Amino acid sequence: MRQMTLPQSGSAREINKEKRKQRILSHARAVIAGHGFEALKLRDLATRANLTVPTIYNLIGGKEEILSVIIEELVEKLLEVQNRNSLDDVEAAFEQQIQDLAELFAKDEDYYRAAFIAGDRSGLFEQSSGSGIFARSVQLPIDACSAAQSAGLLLGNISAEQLGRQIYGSYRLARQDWVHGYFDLEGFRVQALTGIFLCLAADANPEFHDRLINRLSSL
Amino acid sequence: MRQMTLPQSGSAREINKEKRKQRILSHARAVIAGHGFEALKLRDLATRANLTVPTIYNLIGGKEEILSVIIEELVEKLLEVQNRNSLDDVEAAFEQQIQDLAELFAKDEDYYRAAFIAGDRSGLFEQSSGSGIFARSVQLPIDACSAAQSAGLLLGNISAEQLGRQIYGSYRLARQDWVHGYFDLEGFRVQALTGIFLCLAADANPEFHDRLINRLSSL
DNA sequence: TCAAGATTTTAACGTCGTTAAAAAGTTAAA
DNA sequence: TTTAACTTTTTAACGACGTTAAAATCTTGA
Repeated sequence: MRQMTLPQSGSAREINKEKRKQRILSHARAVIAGHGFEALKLRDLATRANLTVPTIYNLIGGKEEILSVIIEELVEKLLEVQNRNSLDDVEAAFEQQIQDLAELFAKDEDYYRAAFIAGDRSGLFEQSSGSGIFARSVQLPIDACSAAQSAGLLLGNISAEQLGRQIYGSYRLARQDWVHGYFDLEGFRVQALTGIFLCLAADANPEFHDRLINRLSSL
Repeated sequence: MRQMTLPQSGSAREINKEKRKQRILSHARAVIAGHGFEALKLRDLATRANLTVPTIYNLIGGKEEILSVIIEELVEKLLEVQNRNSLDDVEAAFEQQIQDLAELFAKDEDYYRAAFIAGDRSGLFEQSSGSGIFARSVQLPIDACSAAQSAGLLLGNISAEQLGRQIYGSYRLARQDWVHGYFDLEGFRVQALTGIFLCLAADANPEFHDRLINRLSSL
């Protein structure tokens, strides 16, 4: 009996494999971004990436697996932006978070639109999803609202939970409308901030309320 | 040469035709509601409705046409509820509209979920859609906000347009989350009203603001 | 009754995702 | 270098899908 030859992680074979994987995924992202997930045909993909369909199955998998890979990349990048957030300046935190996301999306707009469409399809963002991305994401604005209450910016007549959930909803809606092509990334920014500022204004102290109104009319 | 025999509108043939049409659509609605649009197979549908696939094409059309019919029915019913709205009591108008919609959806929850999914798929609710349903729908809360400004309920520091759009957004998001099964119709009502009351509170006069806060904490 | 028209069905086409199995390529010990 | 074991790619097919031409059947009205 001969020794088993396990694939070396740095071998030329593995590197080439990864290259072809990325070539497949790159084309997949472009097609989904441009024409939707149902426009992604494995035979097309194989042709574009200069290989055959079963090779795609070998390297990545079927349509659902291709989707999974794209989604995983998305979640990774989203969590990275999320964790970058700090509560040093409560007032600016909300705006900064939207700004960060808009900048992230701007890096490769087609890719992110595609990934969100894919994520929606697979139920990634469902509120009871196993990934827990919803729960983790909604907690951010809730915590920020709590901090704003402690800082006296918000009066506390509306619970941080209620306010935070609604703020996260504003972001979700703006994102969805951008993903569906209703407006561009600047529209996303304006729409998300409009919703956030409106929510905050509902329970803001007078001075903060004034600042929010000013920001709102300048959007 | 014989006379052309145009189909009589009240003939037995036409009545039977309509019956089969409805049988097909009924099964289609049930399948889409239960398992999504992509789970709708024409061969299944033909079997369930006791006829063959080309007959479906003859009576209604392909998948896209079946979708169109379901969507048309939806738009019809939505516009009906919308037009029922009056601005007699500005304060109650927002809540009444949500209540009306929730009651409409409750009549046949599966059907309406299915129809909204179908509508989303076909871009019916796109903001630049030819049906103009978006433009017509968003105008309702904008007008209501204008009326509330005239009545002195809203201070006018935020434009009726900005406020109205955001209020419509709250409804859209709540509806979407209900359609996707994140919560039931009561959840839809609570979520939509939360968003609406929060938006209004951002520009409400002190007494109105108090009432809104009370309603919010009771949701 | 019967011809013209309406309707349904038979039977196929092309495309899709997927996969078994053969072919080709790669690796490392002998 | 040769060769056997293993990996990877490709050939070739399967079944399911939406769709449609054309044949078969049914309905209508003179």
